[in-house]
Amino acid sequence: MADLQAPRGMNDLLPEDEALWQHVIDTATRVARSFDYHLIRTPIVEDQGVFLRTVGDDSDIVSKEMYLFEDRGGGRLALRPEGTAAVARAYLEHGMASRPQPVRLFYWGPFFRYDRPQAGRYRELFQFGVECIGDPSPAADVEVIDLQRSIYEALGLGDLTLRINSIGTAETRHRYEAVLREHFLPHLEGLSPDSQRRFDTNVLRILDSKEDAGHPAVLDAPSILDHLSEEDRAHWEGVQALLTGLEVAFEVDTRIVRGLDYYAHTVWEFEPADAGGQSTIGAGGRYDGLIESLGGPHTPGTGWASGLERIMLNLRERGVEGVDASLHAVTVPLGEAGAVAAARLASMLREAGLSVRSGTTGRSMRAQLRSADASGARYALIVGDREAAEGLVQVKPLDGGDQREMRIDEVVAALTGV
RNA sequence: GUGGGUGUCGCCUAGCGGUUAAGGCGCCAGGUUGUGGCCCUGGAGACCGAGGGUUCGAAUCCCUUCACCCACCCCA
Repeated sequence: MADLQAPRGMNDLLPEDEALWQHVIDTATRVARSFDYHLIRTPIVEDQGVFLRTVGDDSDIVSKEMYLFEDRGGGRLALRPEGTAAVARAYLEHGMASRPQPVRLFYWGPFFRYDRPQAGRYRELFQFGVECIGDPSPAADVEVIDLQRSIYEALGLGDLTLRINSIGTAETRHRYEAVLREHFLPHLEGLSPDSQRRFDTNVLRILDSKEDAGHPAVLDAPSILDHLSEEDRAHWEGVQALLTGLEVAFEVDTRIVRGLDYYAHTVWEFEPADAGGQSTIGAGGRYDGLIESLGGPHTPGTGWASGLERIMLNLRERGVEGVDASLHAVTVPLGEAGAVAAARLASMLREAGLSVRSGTTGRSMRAQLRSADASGARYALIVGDREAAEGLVQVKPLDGGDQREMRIDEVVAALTGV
Protein backbone atom coordinates (compact mmCIF):
# COMPACT_ATOMS: atom_id res chain seq x y z
CA MET A 1 0.00 0.00 0.00
CA ALA A 2 1.12 3.51 -0.69
CA ASP A 3 2.44 5.34 2.33
CA LEU A 4 0.36 8.40 1.55
CA GLN A 5 -3.37 8.20 2.10
CA ALA A 6 -6.36 10.49 1.96
CA PRO A 7 -6.79 12.38 5.24
CA ARG A 8 -8.80 10.60 7.89
CA GLY A 9 -12.50 10.68 7.30
CA MET A 10 -12.12 11.99 3.75
CA ASN A 11 -12.84 9.92 0.69
CA ASP A 12 -12.03 9.68 -2.98
CA LEU A 13 -14.94 9.44 -5.36
CA LEU A 14 -13.98 6.77 -7.90
CA PRO A 15 -15.14 6.38 -11.50
CA GLU A 16 -17.45 3.54 -10.54
CA ASP A 17 -19.33 5.93 -8.21
CA GLU A 18 -19.64 8.65 -10.80
CA ALA A 19 -22.95 7.59 -12.26
CA LEU A 20 -24.83 7.45 -8.95
CA TRP A 21 -23.23 10.66 -7.68
CA GLN A 22 -24.18 12.53 -10.83
CA HIS A 23 -27.67 11.08 -10.73
CA VAL A 24 -28.23 12.42 -7.21
CA ILE A 25 -26.85 15.89 -7.96
CA ASP A 26 -28.75 16.14 -11.25
CA THR A 27 -32.02 15.01 -9.72
CA ALA A 28 -31.78 17.35 -6.76
CA THR A 29 -30.83 20.25 -9.02
CA ARG A 30 -33.65 19.55 -11.44
CA VAL A 31 -36.28 19.39 -8.70
CA ALA A 32 -34.95 22.49 -6.93
CA ARG A 33 -35.09 24.45 -10.17
CA SER A 34 -38.65 23.30 -10.71
CA PHE A 35 -39.46 25.16 -7.46
CA ASP A 36 -37.60 28.22 -8.82
CA TYR A 37 -34.62 27.76 -6.53
CA HIS A 38 -31.27 28.73 -7.97
CA LEU A 39 -27.69 27.81 -7.33
CA ILE A 40 -25.49 29.83 -5.02
CA ARG A 41 -21.88 28.88 -4.54
CA THR A 42 -19.95 30.25 -1.61
CA PRO A 43 -16.28 29.69 -0.74
CA ILE A 44 -15.23 26.55 1.06
CA VAL A 45 -13.38 28.83 3.46
CA GLU A 46 -15.02 31.65 5.41
CA ASP A 47 -14.01 34.10 8.06
CA GLN A 48 -14.34 32.29 11.36
CA GLY A 49 -16.86 34.85 12.51
CA VAL A 50 -19.44 33.60 10.03
CA PHE A 51 -19.81 30.46 12.11
CA LEU A 52 -18.66 31.64 15.53
CA ARG A 53 -21.32 34.33 15.65
CA THR A 54 -24.15 32.22 14.34
CA VAL A 55 -23.93 28.56 15.13
CA GLY A 56 -23.66 28.84 18.90
CA ASP A 57 -20.59 28.73 21.09
CA ASP A 58 -21.54 25.62 22.96
CA SER A 59 -22.62 23.64 19.92
CA ASP A 60 -20.25 20.79 19.17
CA ILE A 61 -19.67 22.18 15.71
CA VAL A 62 -18.06 25.31 17.06
CA SER A 63 -16.57 24.02 20.27
CA LYS A 64 -14.70 21.04 18.85
CA GLU A 65 -15.42 20.23 15.22
CA MET A 66 -14.28 23.28 13.26
CA TYR A 67 -11.17 23.33 11.13
CA LEU A 68 -9.69 26.69 12.07
CA PHE A 69 -6.52 28.20 10.65
CA GLU A 70 -4.73 31.40 9.87
CA ASP A 71 -3.75 32.28 6.33
CA ARG A 72 -0.43 33.88 5.49
CA GLY A 73 -1.84 37.33 5.98
CA GLY A 74 -3.05 36.54 9.47
CA GLY A 75 -6.70 36.16 8.45
CA ARG A 76 -8.63 33.90 10.78
CA LEU A 77 -10.44 31.43 8.58
CA ALA A 78 -12.52 28.29 8.94
CA LEU A 79 -13.30 25.44 6.59
CA ARG A 80 -17.05 25.75 6.43
CA PRO A 81 -18.79 23.25 8.73
CA GLU A 82 -22.27 23.99 7.36
CA GLY A 83 -23.97 25.95 4.65
CA THR A 84 -26.72 28.12 6.06
CA ALA A 85 -24.54 30.68 7.82
CA ALA A 86 -22.39 31.08 4.71
CA VAL A 87 -25.41 31.58 2.47
CA ALA A 88 -26.80 34.11 4.94
CA ARG A 89 -23.48 35.95 4.83
CA ALA A 90 -23.70 36.10 1.05
CA TYR A 91 -27.32 37.27 1.22
CA LEU A 92 -26.25 40.17 3.39
CA GLU A 93 -23.07 40.96 1.52
CA HIS A 94 -24.85 41.18 -1.84
CA GLY A 95 -27.81 43.13 -0.55
CA MET A 96 -30.25 40.43 -1.54
CA ALA A 97 -32.79 41.98 0.81
CA SER A 98 -33.53 44.41 -2.00
CA ARG A 99 -34.38 41.65 -4.42
CA PRO A 100 -37.92 40.33 -4.61
CA GLN A 101 -38.49 38.35 -1.42
CA PRO A 102 -38.17 35.59 -0.61
CA VAL A 103 -34.85 34.72 -2.20
CA ARG A 104 -34.76 31.05 -3.12
CA LEU A 105 -31.34 29.41 -3.20
CA PHE A 106 -29.82 25.98 -3.35
CA TYR A 107 -26.23 24.85 -2.99
CA TRP A 108 -24.12 21.73 -2.83
CA GLY A 109 -20.53 21.04 -2.01
CA PRO A 110 -18.09 19.86 0.63
CA PHE A 111 -18.27 20.72 4.32
CA PHE A 112 -15.79 19.89 7.05
CA ARG A 113 -16.16 18.71 10.60
CA TYR A 114 -13.37 17.35 12.71
CA ASP A 115 -15.21 14.42 14.19
CA ARG A 116 -14.56 10.73 14.67
CA PRO A 117 -15.53 9.00 11.41
CA GLN A 118 -18.27 6.40 11.48
CA ALA A 119 -20.85 4.85 9.20
CA GLY A 120 -22.36 7.76 7.28
CA ARG A 121 -20.21 10.31 9.08
CA TYR A 122 -17.13 11.86 7.51
CA ARG A 123 -14.78 14.74 8.14
CA GLU A 124 -15.34 15.93 4.61
CA LEU A 125 -19.00 15.55 3.85
CA PHE A 126 -21.07 16.69 0.92
CA GLN A 127 -24.39 18.35 1.39
CA PHE A 128 -27.13 19.54 -0.87
CA GLY A 129 -29.20 22.25 0.74
CA VAL A 130 -31.77 24.95 0.05
CA GLU A 131 -32.53 28.26 1.73
CA CYS A 132 -35.65 30.38 1.41
CA ILE A 133 -34.83 33.77 2.87
CA GLY A 134 -37.25 36.62 3.47
CA ASP A 135 -40.57 34.91 4.06
CA PRO A 136 -41.73 34.51 7.69
CA SER A 137 -44.83 32.50 6.84
CA PRO A 138 -45.50 28.83 7.51
CA ALA A 139 -45.90 28.47 3.74
CA ALA A 140 -42.16 28.99 3.29
CA ASP A 141 -41.37 26.20 5.75
CA VAL A 142 -43.76 23.92 3.95
CA GLU A 143 -42.40 24.88 0.54
CA VAL A 144 -38.87 23.84 1.43
CA ILE A 145 -40.11 20.68 3.12
CA ASP A 146 -42.14 19.83 0.05
CA LEU A 147 -39.12 20.49 -2.12
CA GLN A 148 -37.02 18.22 0.07
CA ARG A 149 -39.64 15.50 -0.04
CA SER A 150 -39.92 15.84 -3.82
CA ILE A 151 -36.21 15.32 -4.27
CA TYR A 152 -36.26 12.17 -2.14
CA GLU A 153 -39.32 11.00 -4.03
CA ALA A 154 -37.63 11.56 -7.38
CA LEU A 155 -34.63 9.61 -6.17
CA GLY A 156 -36.72 6.68 -5.03
CA LEU A 157 -36.60 7.52 -1.33
CA GLY A 158 -40.24 8.47 -1.05
CA ASP A 159 -40.78 6.31 2.02
CA LEU A 160 -38.62 8.40 4.34
CA THR A 161 -40.31 9.52 7.52
CA LEU A 162 -40.72 13.24 8.10
CA ARG A 163 -40.51 14.07 11.79
CA ILE A 164 -41.29 17.63 12.72
CA ASN A 165 -41.50 19.86 15.75
CA SER A 166 -41.77 23.48 16.78
CA ILE A 167 -39.30 25.02 19.17
CA GLY A 168 -40.91 28.46 19.10
CA THR A 169 -38.87 31.61 19.27
CA ALA A 170 -35.73 32.10 21.29
CA GLU A 171 -37.79 33.58 24.14
CA THR A 172 -40.16 30.62 24.10
CA ARG A 173 -37.25 28.29 24.17
CA HIS A 174 -35.58 30.01 27.08
CA ARG A 175 -38.78 29.89 29.08
CA TYR A 176 -39.20 26.24 28.22
CA GLU A 177 -35.59 25.47 29.12
CA ALA A 178 -36.22 26.92 32.56
CA VAL A 179 -39.28 24.71 32.92
CA LEU A 180 -37.29 21.69 31.80
CA ARG A 181 -34.47 22.38 34.24
CA GLU A 182 -36.97 22.63 37.02
CA HIS A 183 -38.47 19.33 35.88
CA PHE A 184 -35.17 17.45 35.62
CA LEU A 185 -33.46 18.90 38.68
CA PRO A 186 -34.94 16.41 41.20
CA HIS A 187 -34.10 13.48 38.84
CA LEU A 188 -30.55 14.46 37.93
CA GLU A 189 -28.95 11.72 40.01
CA GLY A 190 -30.77 9.01 38.07
CA LEU A 191 -29.82 10.33 34.63
CA SER A 192 -26.78 9.38 32.59
CA PRO A 193 -23.57 11.44 32.85
CA ASP A 194 -24.24 12.72 29.33
CA SER A 195 -27.62 14.01 30.33
CA GLN A 196 -26.20 15.54 33.48
CA ARG A 197 -23.76 17.42 31.33
CA ARG A 198 -26.53 18.51 29.00
CA PHE A 199 -28.49 19.82 31.94
CA ASP A 200 -26.04 22.70 31.94
CA THR A 201 -25.11 22.96 28.28
CA ASN A 202 -28.31 22.14 26.41
CA VAL A 203 -31.22 20.79 28.44
CA LEU A 204 -33.30 20.23 25.34
CA ARG A 205 -30.98 17.47 24.25
CA ILE A 206 -31.79 15.39 27.31
CA LEU A 207 -35.11 14.71 25.62
CA ASP A 208 -33.27 13.15 22.69
CA SER A 209 -30.89 11.03 24.80
CA LYS A 210 -30.61 7.43 23.70
CA GLU A 211 -29.34 6.27 27.05
CA ASP A 212 -32.19 7.82 29.00
CA ALA A 213 -34.82 7.19 26.35
CA GLY A 214 -36.98 5.11 28.67
CA HIS A 215 -36.35 7.10 31.82
CA PRO A 216 -39.61 8.15 33.53
CA ALA A 217 -38.35 11.72 33.94
CA VAL A 218 -37.82 11.90 30.19
CA LEU A 219 -41.10 10.23 29.36
CA ASP A 220 -43.22 12.61 31.39
CA ALA A 221 -41.16 15.71 30.67
CA PRO A 222 -43.26 18.74 29.79
CA SER A 223 -43.70 19.23 26.05
CA ILE A 224 -42.46 22.40 24.38
CA LEU A 225 -45.68 22.44 22.43
CA ASP A 226 -47.51 23.29 25.65
CA HIS A 227 -45.27 26.27 26.15
CA LEU A 228 -45.59 27.96 22.78
CA SER A 229 -46.75 31.56 22.71
CA GLU A 230 -49.88 32.38 20.79
CA GLU A 231 -47.83 33.54 17.84
CA ASP A 232 -45.67 30.41 17.92
CA ARG A 233 -48.77 28.30 18.01
CA ALA A 234 -50.33 30.05 15.03
CA HIS A 235 -47.20 29.41 12.98
CA TRP A 236 -47.00 25.81 14.08
CA GLU A 237 -50.62 25.11 13.27
CA GLY A 238 -50.20 26.81 9.93
CA VAL A 239 -47.35 24.49 9.06
CA GLN A 240 -49.32 21.40 9.99
CA ALA A 241 -52.40 22.53 8.10
CA LEU A 242 -50.41 23.18 4.94
CA LEU A 243 -48.60 19.87 5.15
CA THR A 244 -51.90 18.10 5.60
CA GLY A 245 -53.35 20.01 2.69
CA LEU A 246 -50.44 18.89 0.52
CA GLU A 247 -50.88 15.34 1.76
CA VAL A 248 -47.34 15.27 3.04
CA ALA A 249 -47.21 12.67 5.80
CA PHE A 250 -45.47 13.77 8.98
CA GLU A 251 -45.02 12.77 12.59
CA VAL A 252 -44.86 15.32 15.36
CA ASP A 253 -41.81 14.52 17.45
CA THR A 254 -41.13 16.81 20.36
CA ARG A 255 -37.68 15.34 20.86
CA ILE A 256 -36.34 17.04 17.75
CA VAL A 257 -34.49 20.06 19.01
CA ARG A 258 -31.66 20.67 16.49
CA GLY A 259 -28.15 21.36 17.64
CA LEU A 260 -27.66 24.82 16.17
CA ASP A 261 -28.65 27.97 18.04
CA TYR A 262 -30.17 29.89 15.20
CA TYR A 263 -33.17 27.65 14.72
CA ALA A 264 -36.64 28.87 15.66
CA HIS A 265 -40.18 27.62 15.17
CA THR A 266 -40.23 24.75 12.72
CA VAL A 267 -37.56 22.05 12.83
CA TRP A 268 -37.61 18.72 11.03
CA GLU A 269 -35.71 15.62 9.95
CA PHE A 270 -36.11 12.98 7.29
CA GLU A 271 -35.18 9.47 8.34
CA PRO A 272 -35.48 5.99 6.91
CA ALA A 273 -38.04 3.83 8.72
CA ASP A 274 -35.39 1.35 9.82
CA ALA A 275 -33.39 4.02 11.62
CA GLY A 276 -29.88 2.94 12.56
CA GLY A 277 -26.93 4.95 13.80
CA GLN A 278 -26.22 8.00 11.65
CA SER A 279 -29.62 7.71 10.08
CA THR A 280 -30.86 11.23 9.49
CA ILE A 281 -30.68 11.84 5.77
CA GLY A 282 -31.62 15.47 5.77
CA ALA A 283 -32.70 18.00 8.34
CA GLY A 284 -33.75 21.60 8.42
CA GLY A 285 -35.47 24.35 10.23
CA ARG A 286 -36.44 27.99 10.38
CA TYR A 287 -33.69 30.40 11.37
CA ASP A 288 -35.24 33.81 11.87
CA GLY A 289 -32.43 35.02 14.12
CA LEU A 290 -29.50 34.08 11.94
CA ILE A 291 -29.04 37.14 9.78
CA GLU A 292 -29.35 39.43 12.76
CA SER A 293 -26.55 37.56 14.47
CA LEU A 294 -24.40 38.33 11.43
CA GLY A 295 -25.07 42.02 11.96
CA GLY A 296 -27.90 42.39 9.45
CA PRO A 297 -31.52 43.40 9.88
CA HIS A 298 -34.02 40.93 11.26
CA THR A 299 -34.68 38.60 8.35
CA PRO A 300 -36.71 35.41 8.41
CA GLY A 301 -35.37 32.31 6.70
CA THR A 302 -35.97 28.60 6.43
CA GLY A 303 -34.11 25.75 4.79
CA TRP A 304 -32.52 22.35 5.05
CA ALA A 305 -29.44 20.37 4.18
CA SER A 306 -29.12 16.76 3.19
CA GLY A 307 -26.03 14.55 3.35
CA LEU A 308 -25.16 13.28 -0.11
CA GLU A 309 -23.18 10.33 1.27
CA ARG A 310 -26.20 9.31 3.32
CA ILE A 311 -28.46 9.58 0.31
CA MET A 312 -26.07 7.42 -1.72
CA LEU A 313 -25.84 4.94 1.16
CA ASN A 314 -29.60 4.57 1.26
CA LEU A 315 -29.91 4.31 -2.50
CA ARG A 316 -27.29 1.54 -2.58
CA GLU A 317 -29.09 -0.32 0.20
CA ARG A 318 -32.11 -0.33 -2.04
CA GLY A 319 -30.09 -1.58 -4.98
CA VAL A 320 -30.28 1.68 -6.90
CA GLU A 321 -27.25 2.26 -9.09
CA GLY A 322 -26.70 5.14 -11.41
CA VAL A 323 -27.00 4.42 -15.09
CA ASP A 324 -23.84 5.17 -16.96
CA ALA A 325 -24.18 6.96 -20.26
CA SER A 326 -23.40 4.03 -22.46
CA LEU A 327 -20.35 4.01 -24.63
CA HIS A 328 -21.26 3.94 -28.30
CA ALA A 329 -18.14 2.57 -29.87
CA VAL A 330 -14.55 1.54 -29.44
CA THR A 331 -12.06 1.89 -32.25
CA VAL A 332 -9.71 -0.95 -33.10
CA PRO A 333 -6.70 0.56 -34.84
CA LEU A 334 -4.25 -1.78 -36.58
CA GLY A 335 -0.99 -0.62 -38.05
CA GLU A 336 0.33 2.91 -38.44
CA ALA A 337 -2.00 4.12 -41.17
CA GLY A 338 -4.87 2.45 -39.36
CA ALA A 339 -4.04 4.32 -36.17
CA VAL A 340 -4.26 7.67 -37.92
CA ALA A 341 -7.49 6.83 -39.71
CA ALA A 342 -9.03 5.44 -36.51
CA ALA A 343 -8.16 8.58 -34.56
CA ARG A 344 -9.76 10.75 -37.26
CA LEU A 345 -12.85 8.56 -37.27
CA ALA A 346 -13.15 8.75 -33.48
CA SER A 347 -12.98 12.52 -33.42
CA MET A 348 -15.55 12.72 -36.22
CA LEU A 349 -17.97 10.57 -34.26
CA ARG A 350 -17.42 12.53 -31.05
CA GLU A 351 -18.19 15.75 -32.87
CA ALA A 352 -21.41 14.10 -33.96
CA GLY A 353 -22.25 13.60 -30.28
CA LEU A 354 -21.27 9.98 -29.76
CA SER A 355 -19.02 8.71 -27.02
CA VAL A 356 -16.12 6.79 -28.45
CA ARG A 357 -13.20 5.14 -26.75
CA SER A 358 -9.96 4.97 -28.66
CA GLY A 359 -8.49 1.51 -28.90
CA THR A 360 -4.91 1.02 -27.82
CA THR A 361 -2.56 1.01 -30.76
CA GLY A 362 0.06 -1.67 -30.92
CA ARG A 363 -2.10 -4.33 -29.31
CA SER A 364 -3.28 -7.38 -31.19
CA MET A 365 -6.70 -7.33 -32.73
CA ARG A 366 -7.83 -10.07 -30.43
CA ALA A 367 -6.73 -8.17 -27.35
CA GLN A 368 -8.48 -5.06 -28.62
CA LEU A 369 -11.71 -6.88 -29.31
CA ARG A 370 -11.67 -8.49 -25.88
CA SER A 371 -11.27 -5.09 -24.35
CA ALA A 372 -13.97 -3.61 -26.58
CA ASP A 373 -16.32 -6.37 -25.53
CA ALA A 374 -15.66 -5.72 -21.84
CA SER A 375 -16.26 -1.99 -22.32
CA GLY A 376 -19.96 -2.48 -22.94
CA ALA A 377 -19.77 -0.46 -26.16
CA ARG A 378 -22.24 -1.25 -28.90
CA TYR A 379 -19.77 -1.30 -31.77
CA ALA A 380 -16.16 -2.03 -32.51
CA LEU A 381 -14.82 0.03 -35.40
CA ILE A 382 -11.93 -1.80 -36.99
CA VAL A 383 -9.53 0.31 -38.99
CA GLY A 384 -6.38 -1.37 -40.25
CA ASP A 385 -3.94 -0.21 -42.89
CA ARG A 386 -6.07 -1.94 -45.53
CA GLU A 387 -9.17 0.02 -44.59
CA ALA A 388 -7.19 3.21 -44.13
CA ALA A 389 -5.86 3.02 -47.67
CA GLU A 390 -9.38 2.85 -49.09
CA GLY A 391 -11.23 5.03 -46.56
CA LEU A 392 -13.15 2.08 -45.16
CA VAL A 393 -14.16 0.85 -41.69
CA GLN A 394 -15.25 -2.56 -40.48
CA VAL A 395 -18.27 -1.87 -38.27
CA LYS A 396 -18.74 -4.78 -35.92
CA PRO A 397 -21.77 -4.89 -33.62
CA LEU A 398 -20.64 -6.35 -30.32
CA ASP A 399 -23.96 -8.01 -29.59
CA GLY A 400 -23.21 -10.64 -32.21
CA GLY A 401 -24.74 -8.96 -35.24
CA ASP A 402 -23.15 -9.13 -38.68
CA GLN A 403 -20.05 -7.11 -39.35
CA ARG A 404 -20.35 -4.59 -42.17
CA GLU A 405 -17.71 -2.82 -44.19
CA MET A 406 -18.54 0.81 -44.95
CA ARG A 407 -16.97 4.05 -46.00
CA ILE A 408 -15.78 6.33 -43.22
CA ASP A 409 -18.25 9.03 -44.21
CA GLU A 410 -21.11 6.56 -43.85
CA VAL A 411 -20.29 5.59 -40.29
CA VAL A 412 -21.66 8.67 -38.56
CA ALA A 413 -25.03 8.21 -40.19
CA ALA A 414 -25.00 4.49 -39.51
CA LEU A 415 -24.30 4.95 -35.79
CA THR A 416 -26.45 8.01 -35.13
CA GLY A 417 -29.21 7.08 -37.54
CA VAL A 418 -30.90 4.41 -35.46
C1' G B 1 -13.67 13.01 22.88
C1' U B 2 -15.21 7.50 24.89
C1' G B 3 -15.70 2.13 24.07
C1' G B 4 -15.29 -2.38 20.86
C1' G B 5 -13.60 -4.84 16.19
C1' U B 6 -10.30 -5.27 11.89
C1' G B 7 -5.68 -4.50 8.84
C1' U B 8 -2.08 -10.52 3.81
C1' C B 9 -1.08 -8.69 -4.35
C1' G B 10 -5.80 -3.43 -7.44
C1' C B 11 -10.40 -6.40 -5.16
C1' C B 12 -12.07 -10.90 -2.23
C1' U B 13 -9.89 -14.52 0.65
C1' A B 14 -6.37 -18.98 2.63
C1' G B 15 -2.31 -19.34 5.86
C1' C B 16 -2.40 -18.30 12.70
C1' G B 17 5.66 -19.70 15.16
C1' G B 18 9.72 -22.82 10.38
C1' U B 19 5.55 -22.41 3.24
C1' U B 20 9.74 -20.25 -2.71
C1' A B 21 3.31 -16.50 1.48
C1' A B 22 -1.58 -20.01 -1.63
C1' G B 23 -6.22 -19.41 -4.48
C1' G B 24 -10.30 -16.72 -7.02
C1' C B 25 -11.59 -12.05 -9.57
C1' G B 26 -9.27 -8.35 -12.32
C1' C B 27 -4.91 -7.05 -15.41
C1' C B 28 -1.20 -8.49 -19.45
C1' A B 29 0.32 -12.12 -23.18
C1' G B 30 -0.61 -16.52 -25.96
C1' G B 31 -3.87 -20.97 -27.88
C1' U B 32 -0.29 -20.11 -35.99
C1' U B 33 -0.94 -15.22 -40.27
C1' G B 34 -6.49 -9.11 -38.97
C1' U B 35 -12.00 -10.71 -35.38
C1' G B 36 -14.63 -10.44 -29.04
C1' G B 37 -17.89 -12.78 -25.34
C1' C B 38 -17.03 -19.39 -23.10
C1' C B 39 -12.72 -22.44 -22.36
C1' C B 40 -7.35 -23.49 -21.84
C1' U B 41 -2.06 -22.01 -20.94
C1' G B 42 1.48 -18.66 -19.19
C1' G B 43 2.97 -13.92 -16.90
C1' A B 44 3.20 -9.58 -13.97
C1' G B 45 1.63 -8.17 -9.14
C1' A B 46 2.32 -8.71 -1.65
C1' C B 47 8.99 -7.43 1.84
C1' C B 48 1.88 -9.88 4.99
C1' G B 49 -0.64 -1.28 7.31
C1' A B 50 3.89 1.13 9.74
C1' G B 51 7.64 1.07 13.79
C1' G B 52 9.65 -1.43 17.73
C1' G B 53 10.30 -5.92 20.58
C1' U B 54 10.08 -11.64 22.08
C1' U B 55 12.37 -15.97 19.53
C1' C B 56 17.52 -19.90 16.55
C1' G B 57 13.24 -18.54 13.46
C1' A B 58 7.15 -14.12 13.02
C1' A B 59 2.28 -12.70 8.25
C1' U B 60 1.51 -15.74 12.54
C1' C B 61 3.09 -13.84 19.88
C1' C B 62 3.68 -8.78 22.64
C1' C B 63 3.89 -3.26 22.64
C1' U B 64 3.33 1.39 20.11
C1' U B 65 1.36 3.93 16.08
C1' C B 66 -1.63 4.86 11.77
C1' A B 67 -5.91 3.75 9.03
C1' C B 68 -10.62 1.59 8.38
C1' C B 69 -15.25 -0.47 10.44
C1' C B 70 -19.16 -0.38 14.46
C1' A B 71 -21.53 2.01 18.67
C1' C B 72 -21.78 6.34 22.02
C1' C B 73 -21.36 11.67 21.82
C1' C B 74 -22.81 14.91 17.92
C1' C B 75 -24.78 15.61 13.40
C1' A B 76 -26.29 15.65 7.25
